[in-house]
Amino acid sequence: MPSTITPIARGLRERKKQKTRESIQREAMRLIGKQGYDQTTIEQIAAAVEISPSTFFNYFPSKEDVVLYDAYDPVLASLFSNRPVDEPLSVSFRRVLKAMSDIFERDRAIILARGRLWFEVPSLRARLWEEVEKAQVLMSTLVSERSGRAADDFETRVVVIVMVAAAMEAMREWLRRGGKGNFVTLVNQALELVDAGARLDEISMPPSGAGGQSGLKPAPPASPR
Amino acid sequence: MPSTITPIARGLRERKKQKTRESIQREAMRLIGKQGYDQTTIEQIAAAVEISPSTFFNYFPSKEDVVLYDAYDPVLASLFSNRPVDEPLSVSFRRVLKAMSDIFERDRAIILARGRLWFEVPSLRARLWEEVEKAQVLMSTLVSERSGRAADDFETRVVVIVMVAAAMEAMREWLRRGGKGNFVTLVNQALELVDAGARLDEISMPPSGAGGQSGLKPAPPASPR
DNA sequence: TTGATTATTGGAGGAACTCCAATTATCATG
DNA sequence: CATGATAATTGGAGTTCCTCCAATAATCAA
Repeated sequence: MPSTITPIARGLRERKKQKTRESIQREAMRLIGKQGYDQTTIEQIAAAVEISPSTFFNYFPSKEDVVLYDAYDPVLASLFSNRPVDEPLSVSFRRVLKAMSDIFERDRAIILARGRLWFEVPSLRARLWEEVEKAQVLMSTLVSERSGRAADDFETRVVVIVMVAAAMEAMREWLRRGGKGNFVTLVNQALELVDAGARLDEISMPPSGAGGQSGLKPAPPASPR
Repeated sequence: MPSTITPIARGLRERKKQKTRESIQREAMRLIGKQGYDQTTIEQIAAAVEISPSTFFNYFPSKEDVVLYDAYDPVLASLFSNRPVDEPLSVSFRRVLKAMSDIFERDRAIILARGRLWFEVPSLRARLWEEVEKAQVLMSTLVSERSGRAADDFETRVVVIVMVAAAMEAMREWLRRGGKGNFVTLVNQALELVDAGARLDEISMPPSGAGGQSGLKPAPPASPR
């Protein structure tokens, strides 16, 4: 993990903590990459970092968090929250996407490795959806700030979860393709589908279907993998 | 759990197993309802059913499964799969919804109790999303059977996950309202939003915006559901 | 330097599992 | 109904994640 975005560490204490945290994550990922998630115990990780297992839990509340923890999260969140309230959300969204694009470019290898784990290890995939829900809450709040609707408005929640789920599926696709394509492109593709209105019949009818060309993109008869 | 849909049990052995399984679930739910999920140990459940903890794991692979296990699942799945391939999926879908409606009506109290747990206990909520993914796979398969697209086609997966996520949010809303409203109505409401195209800007702009008075849907010109 | 925070550590223990071998119950046959 | 095959139940030993706590050690602010 080559020096992620580190908040300026004040004092020796803070700096040491930061270092330890990074060491734990690095060693954990190394061991997990070599042995697999389930086969790697906290004892092993602690041994590799030369700390006690107790200390491990001072830094990460659970084994899952070591893989899940993201230095980007707070950055993205603040990036989001700091946009003016009168800016259309789709614009704010595009900016965040752009930022993510850069990050994905820069740390591609790391993100790939972690992402694979996220989707392959059941307990991690489960935790992933918790993150999805956090994103839902965050975005719903943003929406409610601009729309005047209640923060827990049903329609708002539906629209937001739908978009986040689409983005997550894009992430999954990106990983499937070995991180080779452009992540943002995939997200946009997914979001366009959502924007156009996801309809079961349209996507399940063979292209020969009676309807006009209205539906999905009439174009790709076979997905251009 | 008043006699869910039981496959005809042949032989004493099968009948006994069925009974034990139901007892475990019933006692588990009773204890959990009284003490909470985390506070209820497998030892306690086993004691209440008068079996050994080992036997518990013969019936349910984990504590979560006791709460999660659903006798409805296979019914719905087969209901889905047995529809003719040339029937529009939206029609098949409506039938399944209708079936669920009846079930929700009949077993309202039980479903409410379980549903609350699902969304309140973190580990269960995580498992819920696993079920969502199963639903996604099932539906994607159905779609691919009719569309000729690959079963793991990206666009298919996006459209499907989006719909399932919307339905899940409807479930959540139903629970929030104490199971008082009509579940199917909520699902339809969510799916209409998706059908019309979920757009961030539309839902986040105050009603004063240029559009009609509803802010949200200016009436979908598309898709004859 | 010193007193106050804060971090590290080991130990005890709980709970969810897994694995296995011994026992017990059911079943299908002759 | 006796009997051997099959399947279910059980207890015990063990692993791992994780919690709680009290003792110790490091850092900080003065």
